[in-house]
This record gives sequence, structure tokens and C-alpha cells, in this order.
Amino acid sequence: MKAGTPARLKGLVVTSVTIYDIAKQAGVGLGTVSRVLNNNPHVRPETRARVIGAMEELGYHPAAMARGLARQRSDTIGVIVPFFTRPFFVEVLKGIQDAALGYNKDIILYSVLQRGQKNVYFERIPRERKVDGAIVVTLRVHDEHVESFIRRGMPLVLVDTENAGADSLVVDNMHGAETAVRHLLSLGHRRIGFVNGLLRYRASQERLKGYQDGLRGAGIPYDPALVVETEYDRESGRAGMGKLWEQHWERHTGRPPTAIFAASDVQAIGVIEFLQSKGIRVPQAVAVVGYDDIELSKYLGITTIRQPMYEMGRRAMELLVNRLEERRGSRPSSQSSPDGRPPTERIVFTPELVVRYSCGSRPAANGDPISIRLFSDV
Amino acid sequence: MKAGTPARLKGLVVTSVTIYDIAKQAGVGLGTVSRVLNNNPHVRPETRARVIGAMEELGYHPAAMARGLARQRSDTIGVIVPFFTRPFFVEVLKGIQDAALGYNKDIILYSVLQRGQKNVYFERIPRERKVDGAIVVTLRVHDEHVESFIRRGMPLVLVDTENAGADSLVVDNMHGAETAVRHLLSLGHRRIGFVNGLLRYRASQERLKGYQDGLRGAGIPYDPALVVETEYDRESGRAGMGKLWEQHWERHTGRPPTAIFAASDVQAIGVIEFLQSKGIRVPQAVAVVGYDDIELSKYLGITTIRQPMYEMGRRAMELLVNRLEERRGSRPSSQSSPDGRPPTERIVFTPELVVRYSCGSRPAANGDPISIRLFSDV
DNA sequence: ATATATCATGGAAGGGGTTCCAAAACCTTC
DNA sequence: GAAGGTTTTGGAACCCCTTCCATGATATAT
Repeated sequence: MKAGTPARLKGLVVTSVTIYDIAKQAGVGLGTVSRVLNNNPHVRPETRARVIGAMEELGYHPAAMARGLARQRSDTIGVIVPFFTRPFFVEVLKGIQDAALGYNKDIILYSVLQRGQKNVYFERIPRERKVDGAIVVTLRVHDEHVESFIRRGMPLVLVDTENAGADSLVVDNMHGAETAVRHLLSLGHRRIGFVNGLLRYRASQERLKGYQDGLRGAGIPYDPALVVETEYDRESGRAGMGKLWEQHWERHTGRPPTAIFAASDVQAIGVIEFLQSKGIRVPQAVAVVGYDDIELSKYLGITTIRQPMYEMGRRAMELLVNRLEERRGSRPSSQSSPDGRPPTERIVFTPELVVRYSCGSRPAANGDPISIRLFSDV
Repeated sequence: MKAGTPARLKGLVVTSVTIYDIAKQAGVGLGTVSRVLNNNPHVRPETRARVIGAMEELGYHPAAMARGLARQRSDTIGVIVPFFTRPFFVEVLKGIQDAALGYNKDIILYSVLQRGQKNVYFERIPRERKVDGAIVVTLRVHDEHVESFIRRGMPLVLVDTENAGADSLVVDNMHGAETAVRHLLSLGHRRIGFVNGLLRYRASQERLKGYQDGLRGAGIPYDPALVVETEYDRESGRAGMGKLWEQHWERHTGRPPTAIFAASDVQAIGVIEFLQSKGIRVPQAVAVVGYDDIELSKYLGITTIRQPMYEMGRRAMELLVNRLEERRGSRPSSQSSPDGRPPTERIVFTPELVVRYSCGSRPAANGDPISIRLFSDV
């Protein structure tokens, strides 16, 4: 039996229909079947019809792996995300998925649980070439890893994180923070506290900058005593507010703030819990603005800054697919930059203010807040 | 140039290192390299060392697609989920992912947005063989589709859905509902309303049964006037409670219920909103128990029934991997049932009661509920 | 030392597609 | 009807591994 004429004599296991079976059935050569499969125009209509007939009759569908091996392309995209419980990741993923469907790409989810995990993926993925490209969400990517993707011709798109070597989609944190502060200023607040995230995160630095810019715009001097730094979670937000409380309410160090801007909604929730536990009413006595627009915020009526998460996911996939295509298009030459690579794109998204009730700028829906109580589950 | 000696003369594109390069570099044959790769013991230690050395030197990693084609196995699992915004899917997925990592499997996420989508996947996946098996979450699967997976030797595991032809992991809805009702009974409630889901969902039927059983156990006759059926969402829950209100409070048709069991937490939230909008306090005047334990419930202090979502995902992957292995193990014979297939497993999970504050059985954390208000964002 | 069993090794033959070149078939045109 | 151009078609070579058989090398028994 010559090579190129696969055996059909397996055991009881159903051996799948191959291109050879189709060729025989339709009385044509391999090339022709392949051409039909790939919509190559160089096939006579009658022939094409015969081939398609054979494929339907035998219930044929090309084997993804064989195809992938031959054309060196899997039509699968890797998505690397931190363990995706947070709404942010879920939303971004949703956008990615949605777009992927339109491009006929499948996505493999590489989710990172532990610290080391991330680098294992970054090393394995470009080598094993199971995917044609990858989208990284939030995780910081080292230059060497970006390089190893690019060198193998695998495009990389970063969402909510950056690296000069790859395309990235980011949110303008400064602008978001400034918007939040401006909103509070517009409501007449002059003493605005800030429960920020830890400054070792870039996002926190940017949000601080935005906070300062917002104040400066209104001619209000920056007062470090109004700012605390905490982890991005509820408990920490609560504790952070606790610090501000001690300083400004208990010890009367200067006038207490009349508004708090929290760098995330979960922190905002902690802040509100703390305030209310001290009998300080939100928004009547202190207004609160959060950041993220997590689902909970809608339910709790928290005014916040919304990041276009879904949209970012969608665009990321779009960009990735474009890269894949431009790579296939230009074989040897290209209109790219001197180093032989097309220039990198950096798309900045502008977050938007979502006004609800925690800042007191407008009353709740039907005049009165509906009074489901949020209990502390400590 | 003979076949089997791939050309290394591509353009500028980095051509990846192959097994041939390693063989040459280490001065051994292909077979030996492959054996080293697959931990085949029939390799002299020195030889093995040389091969490994060559692999490291050249930065070799086997190409996933080629490997997949050769061994007819991709080490990739398909996960088919309804568009996974709901916490239930996210949690199950998390469990699946977590387990997958341990088995060195990747997962491709097939998420179903539209109605038709589902069947497209069920037809395409077994034909293209990009994955070795699949886990289906919640979606109903037709017999013919189960069949087409099995026929191709691709195991199928169903989570939160059933089909006699495949393994399935389900939750005991009856038990869950009965538990909720028993809890309310134990607190002294005798008139318990039930805001159920639509009866066309199997889950709703089971929960209704559980509700009835619970009452019967306490010798309380079933009163259909206390039961309404609504869609599984917040608005519907609210409307459903509205109906009960009209009937029992407004028109005084019999004593009003002192407790409500809702078939999902989102419905429970709607119920609470409605009650409070009428000035009826929860839990003081009416106790409420939900179902699902979504994240929100923790924040709102809703007593609910928790399904072991993460655990189900984990077990599903475990089961799938076992199936894959037992399939590889027994080539011709097997200790399977007469039709040549191993019997199908059906694993039932028991949901558990999570007691919080919406049923009044215990006070909130520090004695007083913290009064963040939940505003209605209508 | 010889016969025999055991282990290590090389490499052809797949796995199921795509690509590309050369040959065949079909049109035009003079 | 021959020459020249265009399409259509067949199939070898290749994508990169695994599998398995045959061969050579080594160890064990006689």
C-alpha cells in the first residue's frame, strides 16, 4: 500500500471520513477536493457539485488538526486571563468571545491561578503553536515574552496592560478619576477624600494623578491627609475609610470630607458600610463615587465610572484578527517600519460616569429609595 | 530531497525547530527523539541525556498540532456553556479550569449566544475533532447529538442537564427546595408562599415537588393560591410577589403568608423589593429564602440554597478525563455493558442551606443591619 | 564459544489536510 | 487543423509528530 493512500481497516472504532474517501467517491483527485473545501475558484461548477455531493453523502467535515498542521494555522486564539472571577474579566471575555464567533475563531482559555503560572503559559504557548495568537488581559507581560511571540509570527494583543512591543487597549484611568472628582465638585463638594488602591499598581498611580488634576482644575489645593491607599477589596476599603474617619471626624484634624472617591466599587462598598456603621448617611451627609461599575453597583445605586469592558474585548479580537491577516497577506515585503514590523497600536478607551444615587445628585427612582438592607456578613 | 526530510529553507520567517533538527543535533534517529519526548523507557540514559541536551540547546517544544494529528488526540476539551454571564456558569467553569490544569488539558470555550448556535456546535465539534471530549453545561442535548459524540469516541459529560446516553452531574433540586421550606417551617412559619420559576423548566418542577414535600412533612396542606410561577429574573420575581400581595394582602383571600420561598436569588431580590415598597419589613414581617447563592446574596444577607458549582465543574472534568483514559486503555475487549459501552454515570449533588438574615433566624453581624440601601434602578 | 533472550535504535509508514507544479482538457484565433 | 493561451485537474511533497517493525547491540544462559 503506497503512502498517500491511508488504510481504512481499523478495528470497530469508527474511522472518520477523509479527503481520500471524498476523492474516490466523487471520482476526482485530492487537489480538487481540497480546492472545493477552500473555495478555490479553479473548479468547474459540475465538479464542485459532485464533490459537495460526496461530502454530504459521507458526512464529511475536515479534521481540524490535520488542516491546522498543513496550513500552519489553527484558527484558535489563546486568551490569558487572571483567574476570571471578577466581572471585569468576564465582561472582557464576553466581548472577545462574541467577536471570535464572527471571525470563526475558537478560543482557548488559559487562566492564571498562581503567580508562576503566567510565565509557564507565556513560554509554552508560542512554542507549541496550538493557537495563532493571543490576547492577554491585565497581566503584565515581560519584553522577552512579547518577543518570543512576535518572533514566531504570533500576534499578541494586550488588554488593560501594556508593552511597547505589542498592541494594547487601555483605559484612561486619569481621565476616569478626574471625571469622578469633577462630578463631585460640580455638586458643590470641596473636601473630597480618596480611598485609592495600592500605589504599586499603575492604575492607582494614574487615578491619583486624575484626582489631583481634578482638584487643581477647581483651584483646590491637594491635601494628602485626605488620601489613603488600600488593597482593591471591600474590607480594605472599609478599613481605609476607618483611617479617614479617625483623622477627620474623631480627632478633628481639619474639616471632615463631604465626599469620598473610591478607586473601585468594592472599596466604595466598604466605605459606605463604614460610614453607615457610624451613623453617617450616604449620600445625605457624605457622597460616595466608586469605579468599575460592577453589577452590584447597579443594585446598590452606587455612582461610578464605567469602563467599556465588553467593547475592549471585542476590539482586542478585531485587532488580533487584523494582525493575523496582514501577516498572511504580505509574505516578503511590507509597508512596515524599518525593523520589519508594523508599528504597534495603542488604543485608549475613555471611561464614562454613571450617575446613580450614592452621590446624591439625583433622587432614587420613585422618589424613595427602596430599603432592602445590606447586611455585613462578617 | 526525500520525503521525511523537511526542507529548512523558508524565507526570513523563523521556522520552528522540529524533531529532525533534534535528531541530527543529537546524532540519533527520529524514533529515539520521539521516545524521549514520550518518556518511553527504552532509551539508554546517556542517549536520553544527549537528546534532552539538544532539545534545550535548540529551544525545542513539540508542535501541538502535529502531535495531535499523529496520536489522534489534542489534549483539549470543549466546554459548551450558555453565554456565561451568570455566576453559576462562571463558577462551574472555574472548577473545570482548575481541574483541567491538573490533567494538563486545555479548554476551548464554546459559548452559546443564540438559540441555533447550540446545535451548530454539537454538529461541528464531533466532526472536526479539535477536542477530545466535551462538557456541556445546562444546555439540553438531543439524543442524536449525544450519539454522534459517542460514535466518534468522544466522551461527553453533562453538568446541570441530563441525557441517558452520557454521564451527568446534577443537583437535587427537590432536596434543595425541601430544605428551604423545612428551614422556614422550623422557624415557625406555616403559611409559606412560593415564587417559583416557569414550570416548563425541569428545575422548577422539581423545586415545586420539593416545596410540596416539605409542607407535607409538616402536615400542612398544599395551597396553590400561595404559589406563583415567573421567569427567573428580578423583575419577574417582583411581579410575582405583586400577585401574591394582591391576593392575600389586598383582597384578604385567606391569611397572608409570613414567609416566601423564591426559586432563585434574583427572584428573591425582586420579592424583597416589592415587599419593602409596600412597607412590609424583611425579615421582621415576612421572611424570605432564595436559591442559588449568587454573590449578591452574600452582600444583601439573603438566606439561600447553595449549589456546589465549583465542585461540579471539577468533578465533571475528572469524569471526562477518566473516560478518555479508559477508552485508551481497553482497545478491543472491555468489561462494559452488552452494547459495548460502559454504563453511564449520574452523580447527584446535594445543595446546602446558607443561613443569613433575610429569614430572621439570626440577627445580622453586629446586632444591627448596616443600612446601605438598595435602590431600584428602574 | 554459541544459542537465545532482551534492550536500544533507526526509519518507513502513517495521521489528514494544503500547495504547487506539471499534465490534460478546453478555447480561441489564424 | 495547428499553434498558443487558459482553465481545470491529479498527485507528489510537505506540515511534524507517533507507531511499529526490523536490525543491531548487549546481556544471559548453556
